[in-house]
Amino acid sequence: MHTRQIRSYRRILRRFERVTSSQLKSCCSGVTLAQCLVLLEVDEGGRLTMGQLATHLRLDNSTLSRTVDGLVAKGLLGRERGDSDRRIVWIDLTPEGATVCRSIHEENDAHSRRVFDKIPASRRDAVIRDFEILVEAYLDCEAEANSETHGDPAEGGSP
Amino acid sequence: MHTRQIRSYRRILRRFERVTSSQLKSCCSGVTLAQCLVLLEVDEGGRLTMGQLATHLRLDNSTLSRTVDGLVAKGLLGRERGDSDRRIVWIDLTPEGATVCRSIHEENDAHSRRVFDKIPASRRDAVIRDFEILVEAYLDCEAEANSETHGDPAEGGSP
DNA sequence: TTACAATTATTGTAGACTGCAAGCATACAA
DNA sequence: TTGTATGCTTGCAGTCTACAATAATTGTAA
Repeated sequence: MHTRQIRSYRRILRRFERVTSSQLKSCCSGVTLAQCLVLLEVDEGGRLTMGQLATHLRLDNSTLSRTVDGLVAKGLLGRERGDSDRRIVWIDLTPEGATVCRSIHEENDAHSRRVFDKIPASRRDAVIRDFEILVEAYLDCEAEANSETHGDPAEGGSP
Repeated sequence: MHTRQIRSYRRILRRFERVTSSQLKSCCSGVTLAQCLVLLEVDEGGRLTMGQLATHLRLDNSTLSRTVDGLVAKGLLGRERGDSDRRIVWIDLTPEGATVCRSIHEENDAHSRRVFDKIPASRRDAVIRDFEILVEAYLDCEAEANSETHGDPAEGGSP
């Protein structure tokens, strides 16, 4: 691949990061962006341990612990000590948390919809598919790097 | 567009943000990420005023001012008071700054190259092209929103 | 069973990044 | 000349982050 093409891609990437981060921050239904991402992850993954959640979000356990503090204080997440293994803490959405999640989804769906309105209908599927290919490539690349460094099985296994 | 498709896109987007931010932070040649982005913007845009730079990077003037402080302290950027208008401050790369930029580009080019190695050669052009279409859609969308709010001419004009 | 190591999560600490509001110097207009 | 607008910097406060140290629990081996 030509360096010129790589550079062009990276320039586009920087613009993308800027524009999407502006957007994300404005669609969080009253919680902060970090909190919003935690909520969505729990919404997507269901009941999770702190460790799993931290792995998914690529956050240090300590960072996540404090973010979860905030969400528990707001009544949006529940913390529950593990039953068989009492070191573990299970996290799940409260009904209020689920409501906030719905609202976050609505805001962001609406915004993304407006974005895709700017793309000719005939190309939308391809744009999404190619975007997914790009993300998978990043993940493949990273998995490879990890396995070279320390024969790593990626996810932390069952709790 | 179906909500299911929008949701799927947004899920991919969240993964993308996580994986690219991990990567970006690790390829900054000894400066912080925020500093790195300022350097690259100056490298791309040439001699710029603080205001222009802040607009390009979507940062508050005060935030940028402090980030530039750090880069000037490291000898990577030069600050120069405007000649005709002494309120203005021009920013440009020092030779050391240019060297650091080259190094940042090398690190990131190499990483992006490894990513695209994971994509079949025949699809790479399409992936980049569709990614650009997506970014343009975000920018169009935002320009429209701005013009509705306050008949805005986008960029701050010539200094 | 007890002593020691590993795992899971939380707290202490410190630094980076951010924006709003206030301030300062300069330019422009009446 | 006086008042207003502009461009940038400083004061401040809040968020996000990770590393190191700690606490509680579990598993392991003597």
